[in-house]
Amino acid sequence: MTTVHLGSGVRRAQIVQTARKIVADHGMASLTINGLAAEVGVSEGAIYRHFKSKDDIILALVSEVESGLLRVISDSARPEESSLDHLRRLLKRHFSSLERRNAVSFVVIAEAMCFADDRVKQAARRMVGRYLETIAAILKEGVAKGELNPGVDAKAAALMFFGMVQASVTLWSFSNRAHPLSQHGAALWGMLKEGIIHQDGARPARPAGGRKTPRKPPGQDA
Amino acid sequence: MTTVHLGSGVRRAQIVQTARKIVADHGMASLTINGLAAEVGVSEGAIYRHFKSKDDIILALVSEVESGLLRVISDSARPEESSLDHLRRLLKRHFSSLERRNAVSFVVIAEAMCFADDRVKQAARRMVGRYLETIAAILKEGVAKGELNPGVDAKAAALMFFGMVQASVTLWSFSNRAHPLSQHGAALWGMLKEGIIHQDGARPARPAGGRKTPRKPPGQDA
DNA sequence: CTCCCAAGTGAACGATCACTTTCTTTCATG
DNA sequence: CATGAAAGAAAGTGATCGTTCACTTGGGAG
Repeated sequence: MTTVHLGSGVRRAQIVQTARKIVADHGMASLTINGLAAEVGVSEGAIYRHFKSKDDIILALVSEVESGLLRVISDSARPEESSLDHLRRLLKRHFSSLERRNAVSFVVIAEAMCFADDRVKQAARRMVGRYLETIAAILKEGVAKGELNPGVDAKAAALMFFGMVQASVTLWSFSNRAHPLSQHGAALWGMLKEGIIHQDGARPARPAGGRKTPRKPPGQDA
Repeated sequence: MTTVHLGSGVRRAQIVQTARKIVADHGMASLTINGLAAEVGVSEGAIYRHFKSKDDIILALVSEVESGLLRVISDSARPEESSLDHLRRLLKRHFSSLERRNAVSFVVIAEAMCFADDRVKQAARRMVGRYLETIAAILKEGVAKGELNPGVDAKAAALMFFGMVQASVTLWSFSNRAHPLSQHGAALWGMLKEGIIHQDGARPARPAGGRKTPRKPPGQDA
């Protein structure tokens, strides 16, 4: 068979991209060195020229997926746009991006949850952490601009945002991607919006310190 | 080795329970017939006396997990309790139940998302569907009683509830179950509540009855 | 042109998987 | 007590997995 030699960097990227496609289409369990090599068009041994183990490939895949996810999420705000409009626009782009890439990022997150290799688990954890930080930053800016309820817990609100998307992806996957991913997007967004706006009728007039104003006794614990 | 004969029904239940434990502790990928048999204390062949395939075991596991999940979720309302109090109490029980069982239900849901066998996928899909219906029913009742915003989309709100829990479980799993699962429960619940109440100022959204003694503001976050 | 080394081949290895087969033990039932 | 069906043990099937290894190929530098 004719053997084609490619530069190491090129081949590495090609392998990761192919791995991403396989995982997006058939899940992490279907990612095998044999299948990956066949899809790339090289032998199994060639794979190990560029990665020392399968876990290393998965690690690179998580990195790849993370950068793609953050690229969509960290869309910078437009000058005259409110935080709410910013978040809503971002959610819409988020949905369409997930749809296009078969929600591979959330598949990776879901599967990495119970993953053996600790490096993979930590990498996925970092990815989710960065996700939440990015969303939380937008929320904090909205609070600073007086557009959102100053009592809102940005971290929790970001988690709510994440949960919205994750739940949508879950339903979408179970329906074999039949309906549009953004099926309940509008209704979900409406509820989240009420939860983070809710100005209590009063003006934002924040207390001087960074102290949060507890709106209501939570009465909820472990 | 001493061979103990158990009734078929007993052994079946024992196998499923053991499978549940394995999946809860180490994920679906770690569920092997060999390991399962060893944990039960029988040989591999004995497993196949009671299940015709591994997928059948997983199917029974999904059923087991589903009934456990619904038992927690479908807690009937108390007569004088508002829908909101009902939901909040339910969420609290939900969290503690998930904590106790290592969130095995959500692990199963996550892993079944990209599962090969279609029966398993459909079973998990049904489980999520029943989950959402149960929550939506409580919400609809709240709307009927005039306690919730009549404009709320019960299905979407239930999905929001589900997403809340799923996101919490995801973070919890990534932290190796270090912090309490209900870490952000109060803040998340507060936001969801605003999203489903939103009575346009017309109604007393917070009935005076059954209010719990206010605690000190939590101020706890990661 | 020659050398050299990274890139690639292809066959193998050991481990593990789901599942099967054969034989033995148990135990309720007459 | 005899007996047969259910339950289990032990060993084994073939397939597939990740990984390794001895070897070949190709292209760029001196």
